[in-house]
Amino acid sequence: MNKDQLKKLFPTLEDGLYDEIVNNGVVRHVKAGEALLRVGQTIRSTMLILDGLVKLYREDDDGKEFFIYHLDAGQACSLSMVCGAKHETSEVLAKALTDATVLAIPLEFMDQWMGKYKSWYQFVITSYRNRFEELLKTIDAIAFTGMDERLEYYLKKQVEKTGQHLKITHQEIANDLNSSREVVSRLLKKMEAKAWLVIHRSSIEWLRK
Amino acid sequence: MNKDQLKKLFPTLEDGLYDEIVNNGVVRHVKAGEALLRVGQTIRSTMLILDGLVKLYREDDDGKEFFIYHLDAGQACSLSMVCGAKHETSEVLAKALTDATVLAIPLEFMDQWMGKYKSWYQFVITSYRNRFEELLKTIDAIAFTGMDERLEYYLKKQVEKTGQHLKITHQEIANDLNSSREVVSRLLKKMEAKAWLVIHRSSIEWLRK
DNA sequence: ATACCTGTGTGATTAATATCACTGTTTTCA
DNA sequence: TGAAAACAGTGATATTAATCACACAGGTAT
Repeated sequence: MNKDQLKKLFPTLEDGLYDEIVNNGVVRHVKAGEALLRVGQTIRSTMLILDGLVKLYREDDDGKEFFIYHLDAGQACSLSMVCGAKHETSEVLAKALTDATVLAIPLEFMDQWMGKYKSWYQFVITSYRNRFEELLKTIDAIAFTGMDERLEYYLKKQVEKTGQHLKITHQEIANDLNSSREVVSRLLKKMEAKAWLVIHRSSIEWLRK
Repeated sequence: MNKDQLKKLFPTLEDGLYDEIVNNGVVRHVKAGEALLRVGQTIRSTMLILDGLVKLYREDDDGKEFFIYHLDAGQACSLSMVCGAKHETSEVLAKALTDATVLAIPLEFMDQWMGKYKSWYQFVITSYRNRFEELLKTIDAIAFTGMDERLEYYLKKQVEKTGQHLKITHQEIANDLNSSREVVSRLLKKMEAKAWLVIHRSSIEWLRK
């Protein structure tokens, strides 16, 4: 992890801050499918995503996982940035979708940097705000629309992050949406009929804008 | 608005900050039912709730209002605190449930205070985090549970904020939950049968813990 | 008191989604 | 290569919630 890479990924930060990050961050590699952070786990450090794609989930009591949003390289896990000094635990499950590299920065630096680097708190604040807005959009989707629109919204988000060729099964989609495979299959079929996409085995090709 | 009142409502802030707030905040009175902030409205100031109870809603395209959470006296509208310098607009509708008093602080102070007062950014951060967690709980309710549990969760939140005797109609509840009056009526009836509550005209008496 | 408005109760119907039961097809791997 | 596992399609049924169509009760205004 060097300063230049960091600068490219997080262009809004200040010079001295890059040095501090490099000096105090610990690089961690996570394999695709592995969890970076589990529900209930104590948060000891803030995580910056250096590489890869991370999916965030909300879990219910039976362990069902409901997808809430993605984190890209250049983003941070908002929740991990605002944990006060106390031992806060995670409310969400973060899973690497692809192999990923994250930089873990011990929480004690958060307070320091907040006061010291204007660019840091701006980063934290905008980061938080963006996640907040994604949550609101997620709420819109489940509160106001049916499975058909939710599926469409979901697919668009995936396409945005991973490209038009989605390597995903109907079952996985159903899990993310807390629906069932059959329902997803049928809805996909309808979308295929409308030429929005093409269904392949274990993958979907998105055609629409 | 004087320093002592402020101290009581926002006990975690610093001395110099109270003075700044008193000097720069503008008190605004809002009647019950009025909107403090509409969707799309440009945010020019951060709002601290001094008195009363505020309900936050998400709106869909047809103007349907979905309740997301309450703001009490002593809390702040998180979204209004993190608007950068740009002209950000509101993503939510904030409505006074009771007559309310809010303190509006022009946005330009946010940046200053963030750097200057540690207690301020801690206030902002914890405030944000708390709202975030409420959103997550709201998502749980709609993603994982049916109307019956959602209604129960909703009523409990109202009771927490306004006491056991809820002055609310079935229609209003249905609007908040984006459901319909008939459904709410029927579910309430079932809860009454289980002795969780008593239904009166235009009000509900909550009996359970 | 009469009419009217608001709030509530209830059956019937419809729509959306979940679940069940089973088939077939592709991929994996022993 | 053959069997098992993973993935997908589909009809039937069940469940949940929304909608429709009323009836009725309790306040309010004239």
